[in-house]
Amino acid sequence: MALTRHDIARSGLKLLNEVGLNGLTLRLIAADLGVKAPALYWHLKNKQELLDEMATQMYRDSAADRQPPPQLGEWEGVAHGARALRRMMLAYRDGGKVFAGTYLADPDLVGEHPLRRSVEAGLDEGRASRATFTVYCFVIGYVIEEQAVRPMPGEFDERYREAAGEAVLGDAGARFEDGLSMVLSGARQWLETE
Amino acid sequence: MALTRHDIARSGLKLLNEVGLNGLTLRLIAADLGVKAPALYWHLKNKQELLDEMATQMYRDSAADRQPPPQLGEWEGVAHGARALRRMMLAYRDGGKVFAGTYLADPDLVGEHPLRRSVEAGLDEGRASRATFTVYCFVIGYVIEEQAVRPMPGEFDERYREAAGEAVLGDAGARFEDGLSMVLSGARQWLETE
DNA sequence: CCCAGCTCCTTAACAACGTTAAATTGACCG
DNA sequence: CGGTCAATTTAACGTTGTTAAGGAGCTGGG
Repeated sequence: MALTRHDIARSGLKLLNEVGLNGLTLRLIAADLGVKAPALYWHLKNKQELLDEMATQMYRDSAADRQPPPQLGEWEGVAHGARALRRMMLAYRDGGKVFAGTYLADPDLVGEHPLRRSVEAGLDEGRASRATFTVYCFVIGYVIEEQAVRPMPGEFDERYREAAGEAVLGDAGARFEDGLSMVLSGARQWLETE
Repeated sequence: MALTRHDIARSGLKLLNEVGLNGLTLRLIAADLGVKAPALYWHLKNKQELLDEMATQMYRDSAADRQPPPQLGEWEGVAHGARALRRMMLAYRDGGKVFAGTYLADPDLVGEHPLRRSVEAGLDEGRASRATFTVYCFVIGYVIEEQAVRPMPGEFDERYREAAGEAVLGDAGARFEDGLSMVLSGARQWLETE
């Protein structure tokens, strides 16, 4: 059965957690897929395209988690999306670095817009996207800094996570919530004032 | 005259603008300094230490630019520091990526305790640092995204041209100011409300 | 039935990379 | 003059991303 760039990206993401971004090599991925390294070049132009595909796959996989419960208000939806974005990156070692600044290979994914209802109701679209982009930048920056301190995702033994990891994780999570509420209220007010 | 890690970092920053982060090799830096690559290992433990040194040097060089005019209010000082931080990273190709991983070396980055006066007047220090950290995260995230589209002023990643619209290609400076004012007002209000 | 062509992968190889070990220079000091 | 020590070179190792060339295996046409 033939390989797909989908498979390659998924293998890359799996191995990312085991060896980190620096240890992630094409030969390692190829071996994981039972294939030799040059075979990957039939499906990908180069390693950067692999990383882009991985980022896209990350984002695609988190689509369900990012989807806000429909009863939520729009800004609660933005908050929901921001938390989901952080979870997505934290799920992979160096997930922030992999995701930040990569070209999303799937155009459908770029079109998501949490303030769509307001835009349809007359809110200026450029201003709306600038507000959500600001939230997005904060999340990216926060997670990159967070993972610079704690590179490994929270995939330890469950007992260990509940006990010792709770202090660190809980603290980072609380600090994220603080920052998020600052950015959200700032963005909302900026949108409301002409 | 013997080399210093100072010299090495400065050469690395100079070459960064010419070849980018991917093209920055120890042999290239060594050649620029009139020396062979292993000589660098007398001064640095490995390449990561070089990158840390480069980030530190960047930050050191921008200290004067970051210093706020003394007549400025504290929050205007925070804004001043945020703009200086962005300028600092934009001054180098891939400057955001180089600088982003290195936060922990310098805990107080968005200006030197820009809220110090308020803290001395009784403001909770933890809350103050969380507010400035939020601003810092936004700047980091924004510049990384900005440089992903525009590695150097005047250059574009062509893939973004058709995929993303005006939102990405518009005036990056104006959009930064919009985001910054959102984050600043949000952080300020978050600090003022108990 | 067989050959042509396409897809997908292998084998072999390349230059370049980060890094280490060992030998070498050059300067200062007794 | 000889020795010590900092600073650098020479040589090399294993690994990396990447390319070129070729081969297996299917598919459809004559």
